[in-house]
Amino acid sequence: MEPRTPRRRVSRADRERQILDAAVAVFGERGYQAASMDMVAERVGVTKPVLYAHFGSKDGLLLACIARARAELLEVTTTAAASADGPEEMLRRGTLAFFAYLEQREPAWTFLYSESTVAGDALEGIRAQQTDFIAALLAAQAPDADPQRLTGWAQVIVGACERLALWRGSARTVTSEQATEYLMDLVWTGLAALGGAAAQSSR
Amino acid sequence: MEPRTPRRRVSRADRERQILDAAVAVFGERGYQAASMDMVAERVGVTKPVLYAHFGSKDGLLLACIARARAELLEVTTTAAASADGPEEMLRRGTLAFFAYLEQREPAWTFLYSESTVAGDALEGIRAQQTDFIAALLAAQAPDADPQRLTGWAQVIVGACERLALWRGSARTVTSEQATEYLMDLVWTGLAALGGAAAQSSR
DNA sequence: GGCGGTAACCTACTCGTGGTAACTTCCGGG
DNA sequence: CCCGGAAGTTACCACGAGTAGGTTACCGCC
Repeated sequence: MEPRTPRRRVSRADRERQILDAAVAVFGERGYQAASMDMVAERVGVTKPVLYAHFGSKDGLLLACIARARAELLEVTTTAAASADGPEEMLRRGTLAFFAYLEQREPAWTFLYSESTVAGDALEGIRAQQTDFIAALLAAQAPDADPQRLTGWAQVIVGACERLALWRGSARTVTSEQATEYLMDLVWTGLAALGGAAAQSSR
Repeated sequence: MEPRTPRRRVSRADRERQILDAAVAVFGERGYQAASMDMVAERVGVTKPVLYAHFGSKDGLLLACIARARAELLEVTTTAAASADGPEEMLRRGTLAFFAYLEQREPAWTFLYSESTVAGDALEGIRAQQTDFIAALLAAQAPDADPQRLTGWAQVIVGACERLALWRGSARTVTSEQATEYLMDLVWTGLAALGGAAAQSSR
């Protein structure tokens, strides 16, 4: 009768690493919702209760994945920023490190930010609507910028608005007017400087 | 024997409105995941299969909710923008209308952007980490800005980065360097103009 | 080398929830 | 008056999260 693999046992720390790696892979491929605990277990070569012994719940497993990523991200960005000496260069290098990190971890971490749920897809539609609208506005402001740059700027604005709206939800002392002001501070001041005095037009 | 309510029947269009309203309320209170179809059905005063007859699936129901909101949002922002005559004022009024709309629809729509899943909470932790870091950088750039404004600017940058990263995931022709550049175009140029020549310091 | 004891592991379940099949009842038009 | 069909319901299935309790490999100790 089948000399079936004699069920190797593994130390706790090693198993946790294995499970985390498998979870990141499975969640990245199928999305958190669509992924089942059995899929993760199978990839590790173990059964479901083992996962629960280590992480308590499906949510706990996701949380552990995120915690690990969060530590990596902090490490990467602070290191990059520390290599510069002025605030501008620190912001630039930190930002670049952020993009590079996400790119390297592709596609495992995309699902985190894109929330691969149904709502995610639909939200992208709303964002596209806003981005198109704003890109058209910007074209009026800086007519000779290339289209990709225009779209990039529009992405900046849409992302900023979303984040400001969410922030306003928790920090209740911020008014709509103030949020708008903060956005305009950075964005429009920057555009006016870049686009030249053409801004003052509108006859 | 109980003269139980004689089961009023309702036209298709009316029911759809009722269901959509109930769904928005329930999803807003409990979050999409935690909400069950039976909860929505009960709030309408109907049973589950009715929901399926109208919207096909739980996802379909959520999609319909979002579609309605999307239309409202487009209406509100374009109307606001149309009342201005220059691009700057259009951007300002459109943004303001966006914030005001979300505020008015509170708290029903917060769950959409905050994605009230487990990942949502954990992501907020990462964002807080980034926001603190960036706010500290900005303090060096503009030492005499008030703290709330500083935080607001940091929110703008974090939101912009997130969106740019996601955009890069779909538009594969955008490099990390370009994304960083687009962000710096708007943000740092704006900061330099606002903060005065203090930017050029660094000993 | 043998022998507990503990911790890793598995089998076999429960329960809640998305989704569906098939029957019942109300209502408007001929 | 009555009949066709749309609106609703009850009663079910499938599947995945989570768990109770038995089983087995490894480690230390004699």
